Amino acid sequence: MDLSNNTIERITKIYGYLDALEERGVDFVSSKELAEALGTTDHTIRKDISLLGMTGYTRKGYSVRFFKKELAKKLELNKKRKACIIGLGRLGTALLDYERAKEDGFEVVAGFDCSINKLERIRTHIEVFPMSELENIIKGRSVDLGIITVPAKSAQQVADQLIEAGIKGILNFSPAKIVVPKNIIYLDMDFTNALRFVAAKFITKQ
Amino acid sequence: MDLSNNTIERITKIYGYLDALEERGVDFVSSKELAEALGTTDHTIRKDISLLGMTGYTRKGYSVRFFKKELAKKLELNKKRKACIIGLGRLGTALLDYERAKEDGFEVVAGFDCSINKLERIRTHIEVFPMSELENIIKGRSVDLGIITVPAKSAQQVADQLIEAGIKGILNFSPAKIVVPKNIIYLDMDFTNALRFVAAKFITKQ
DNA sequence: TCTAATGTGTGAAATAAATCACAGATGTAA
DNA sequence: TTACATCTGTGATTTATTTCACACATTAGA
Ligand SMILES: NC(=O)c1ccc[n+]([C@@H]2O[C@H](COP(=O)([O-])OP(=O)(O)OC[C@H]3O[C@@H](n4cnc5c(N)ncnc54)[C@H](O)[C@@H]3O)[C@@H](O)[C@H]2O)c1
Ligand SMILES: NC(=O)c1ccc[n+]([C@@H]2O[C@H](COP(=O)([O-])OP(=O)(O)OC[C@H]3O[C@@H](n4cnc5c(N)ncnc54)[C@H](O)[C@@H]3O)[C@@H](O)[C@H]2O)c1
Repeated sequence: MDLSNNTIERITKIYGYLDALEERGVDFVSSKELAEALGTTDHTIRKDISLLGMTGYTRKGYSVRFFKKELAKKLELNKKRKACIIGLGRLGTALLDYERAKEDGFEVVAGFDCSINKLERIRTHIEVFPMSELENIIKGRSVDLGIITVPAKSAQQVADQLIEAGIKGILNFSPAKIVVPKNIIYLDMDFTNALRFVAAKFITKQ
Repeated sequence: MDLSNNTIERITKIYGYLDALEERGVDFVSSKELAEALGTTDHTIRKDISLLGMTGYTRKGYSVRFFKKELAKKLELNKKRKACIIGLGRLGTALLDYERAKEDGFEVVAGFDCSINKLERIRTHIEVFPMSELENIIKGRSVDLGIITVPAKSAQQVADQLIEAGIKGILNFSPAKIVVPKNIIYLDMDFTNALRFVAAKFITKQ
């Protein structure tokens, strides 16, 4: 498959929406409704779905149950990959205990911090380790994803350690701009950049 | 100005990178270095900058100090707009105390929660209020941005309340897909969607 | 004061993405 | 059972974005 990032992003959002619909007991959904929920057009949605090789029912739309199951299979969301979190401060610990993540393709299996003090005081049901264990744990437990929640000045260093340990993907919550090799999947979750983005939108839109 | 979302996003990232460079005492930066930091090409960077009507110096690149100042002026990052946070759970309280946000166009001036119990126990230097005060505060203090950190099932309702109160932009951290009028600036910060996105990337890339 | 090296600036070309348009298909209501 | 309304599926078209290519500085070094 070679889908554009935009398509992948919309598809994963559709999955989330289907999830909510299923919970509400809805059977069918139209491209128009999906489009409205995602803030795009029905054409785009149908095109995306068509690109995935999936089909709906004329005059009814898409079967929520079937569509969701099919998507989960295609995106391999059932296959629980493993994730770890580095930096157990305010943000890191919030993410550590965020149960919801389990339903979306990854399970957090370990936390790391450089401060032994922090490690001792932390209360969580997920195992936490000092940084010296990083490589052991990642290699030993086949951890695929590293979630970085350390201060900006340590972010690149932590990323390098993760890559060295054989990580395949990185989610970076720090405001630092991290450089990674092209074969590493990288996603910038920078909150401060989101604020600037909104600020810029304010002046271009209004 | 009518810049594409992609351009705006890159520009705001460039701003963040310039910030880091300034701190390190770097004077000039080339489009190539910026491109590497953002994971794009130097052509794209130069085009973006050219679109903004800004120029660099031949064979030297762009003056970090000047470029950053100019960008801040163009994006009005100096003009501190006001933001509020709705839902003071784990995530909400972490964001409430996140000082860094002040440097990026918004200042958090209020927190809201429906649980009086939570409001009483919370320890923060930012004022917190019950939901009944939402409209008063937003209107009275000219709050522009609402940051939603309530559970998914309440997210749409909170968004509606914010819009009713006259908010201009919304940042939604819940996994719910929220529908807002087109004149509201809306950004989806859904962490679970990011996980699914990465999961999808794993199978398309590897 | 040359010369080579390096990095910008920007129309033009190429590529990618979104939108359109309309032919099916099928449920619904009379 | 007929006519109509509605929603999908997808080539074709349009629009947007990225990439290219190269002229044009300017600096550094010989
Ligand atoms: N707090 C927020 O609301 C918020 C929001 C968005 C982004 N962020 C960003 O997320 C990151 C963490 O924020 P926070 O508020 O949780 O910070 P924090 O200071 O509370 O936590 C940082 C943690 O990282 C650990 N750490 C520091 N250097 C390390 C290293 N080299 N290796 C391993 N662990 C290390 C520290 O011991 C600490 O526990 C920061 O980059 C911040 O900018 C925070
Ligand atoms: N915890 C995380 O790491 C994390 C990460 C990403 C996203 N999220 C999402 O962010 C949101 C908050 O997560 P959390 O872990 O902080 O949850 P939480 O349960 O700790 O906090 C939710 C808060 O919202 C308040 N609330 C509920 N309904 C409300 C309403 N109608 N009006 C005002 N306040 C209301 C509750 O009193 C509570 O204080 C959720 O949607 C969650 O899915 C959480």
